Amino acid sequence: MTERSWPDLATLELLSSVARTGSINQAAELHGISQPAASWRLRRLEELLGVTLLRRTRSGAQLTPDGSAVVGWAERVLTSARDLLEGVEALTSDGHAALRLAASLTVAEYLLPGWVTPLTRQHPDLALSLRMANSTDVVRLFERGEVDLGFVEGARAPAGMQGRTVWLDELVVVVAPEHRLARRRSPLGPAHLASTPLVAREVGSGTREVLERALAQHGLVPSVALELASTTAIKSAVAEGDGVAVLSLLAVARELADGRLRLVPVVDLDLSRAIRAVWPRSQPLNEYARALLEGIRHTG
Amino acid sequence: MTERSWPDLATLELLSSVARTGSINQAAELHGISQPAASWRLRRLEELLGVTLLRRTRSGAQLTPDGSAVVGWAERVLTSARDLLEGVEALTSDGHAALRLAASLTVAEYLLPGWVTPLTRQHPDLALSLRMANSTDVVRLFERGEVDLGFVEGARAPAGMQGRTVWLDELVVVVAPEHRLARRRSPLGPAHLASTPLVAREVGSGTREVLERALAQHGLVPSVALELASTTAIKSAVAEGDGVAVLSLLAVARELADGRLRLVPVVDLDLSRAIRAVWPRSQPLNEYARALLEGIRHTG
DNA sequence: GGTTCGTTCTAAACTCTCTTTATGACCGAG
DNA sequence: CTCGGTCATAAAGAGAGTTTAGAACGAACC
Repeated sequence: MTERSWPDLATLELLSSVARTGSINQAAELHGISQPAASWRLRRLEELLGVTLLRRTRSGAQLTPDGSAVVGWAERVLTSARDLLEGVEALTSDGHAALRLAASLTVAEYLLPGWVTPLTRQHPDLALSLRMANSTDVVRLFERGEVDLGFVEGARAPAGMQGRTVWLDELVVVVAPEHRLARRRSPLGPAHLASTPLVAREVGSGTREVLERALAQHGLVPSVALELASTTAIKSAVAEGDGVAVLSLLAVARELADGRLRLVPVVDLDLSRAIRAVWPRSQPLNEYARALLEGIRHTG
Repeated sequence: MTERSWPDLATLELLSSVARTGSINQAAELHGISQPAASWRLRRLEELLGVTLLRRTRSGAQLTPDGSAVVGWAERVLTSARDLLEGVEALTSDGHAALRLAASLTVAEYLLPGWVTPLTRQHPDLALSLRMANSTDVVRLFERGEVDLGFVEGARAPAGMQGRTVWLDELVVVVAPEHRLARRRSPLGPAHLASTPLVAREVGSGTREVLERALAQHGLVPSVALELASTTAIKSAVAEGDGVAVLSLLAVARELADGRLRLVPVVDLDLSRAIRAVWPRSQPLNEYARALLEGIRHTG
């Protein structure tokens, strides 16, 4: 179905070499192929992308503006491809140690890095594989035995799985520094928050759900002025203008630290949600999954 | 020189499809190739990686544990490859708008995302390309005209370039919550900090340099107990044990927010360094680079 | 229990991508 | 001017990757 034709990783690496050496010839030599072959591949790549990448002169080849942009992207592709090979390497080395994780986007982005680094320091040869997946996807991955340990947000563990709460994600109210609420001294009550027009994620998203549930306990519903699709979109919208948002503390920690956003204190409202590690009831955790959980317990 | 042979992106995508559909046959159909072709490609991939990816039965194909790990990595590769194609797409669409940035690792990781999102919201079709590079690399990239705007840490702009300070990165002293310094009430003085054994980056790194210069103003030198190669290594070392580290506030904002690290106040010491946007004196900034700078000024 | 559908593998023929080898043309430095 | 460097072109060849065709096996269903 996907009718795209992918560029060739070897050619991307070749292009990167041309950028470094300034010569198709030398780049070809680096890769152990003949100069015409290199030239031909680069031309094919240009054809595929529909962009002129190189300005070929009689004294070398230089990147066009478009070309240097492509090199920037290409290097990222190569980096992740190297990660793949490196991971497989770890997989095939005697220990055969692998830990396959699945986590929601926010967990993967904000929490998992901190949990995982200690583990990789203890086991440098451990092959860590992470897949982004929402709660329902995680269940399916477990059914197929494709994952060792998963992380989901939500009230309780999915059916057939056991879990352990590893984190309490706290939602906070944030505004731009210029916003009038930023100067407010006394904390916001539930009624006041409910009457404030918010910038929020769509209905069905995790954070939106927590907010609605918390307000519902006081018989209130949030008033949403603007719905955006991603957390970063909300953050930049609020930072620019005069909006008010309710977001995970983790997602805005950096912005709070550097002053792009201000925190507005709230009282009498439980804006927290559990983040739990889950695994199938039927099979025990492997050594590394246990170690990871132990590490999280320690820090949390 | 690099004697590696890269996996084929189409095959990686095929593998991902097999994981989803549970059938080589269906995956082949999705990609518009015959079943034997798909089977052959997957076998080649297994051969290349030296890993058995699939358990083939008469009623479908399932990932092996190794296979699912590989799928996790493969999906990342495909994502970055899609970013490349998407970027080129934006490049070739009529506007031809591109902005090529180069930044140091820390700027790229901690600051740039926040600066860039407003810009991409204003110009959704802008092709943004980012290359990681240290200060000297940035100069070389400019010489070759491969970059529109760069970001470097350091006292002053490199020769031949003009720059503008866009950020003051502040270094802070952090410890684990259990550390005795975490309970300390009164702020630390320069002499006390200099006599405290630190976990630090190697000599020559940006943060180390700032620390040494700040202490030197008081005729002091830091005492380093342990040198580590990366900021994340330092963070996890300090979070686990009883070390003391001096790190960028941005790098530890998340850990401070979630309580894995505690901040130790310091007085009488200038632990800040400038981060500046730089561009060649010879050529003017393009429209988007100007817009980006303007946006930074606004928030900063 | 057989029949049918779906799955896989194997084998042989073929296509065509990509490579090398062998050129030629051009530029700049010594 | 010549030498060493660059790139492009052309022709021929290798081999990767494809398709078509056929066979074997398992599961589900009547």
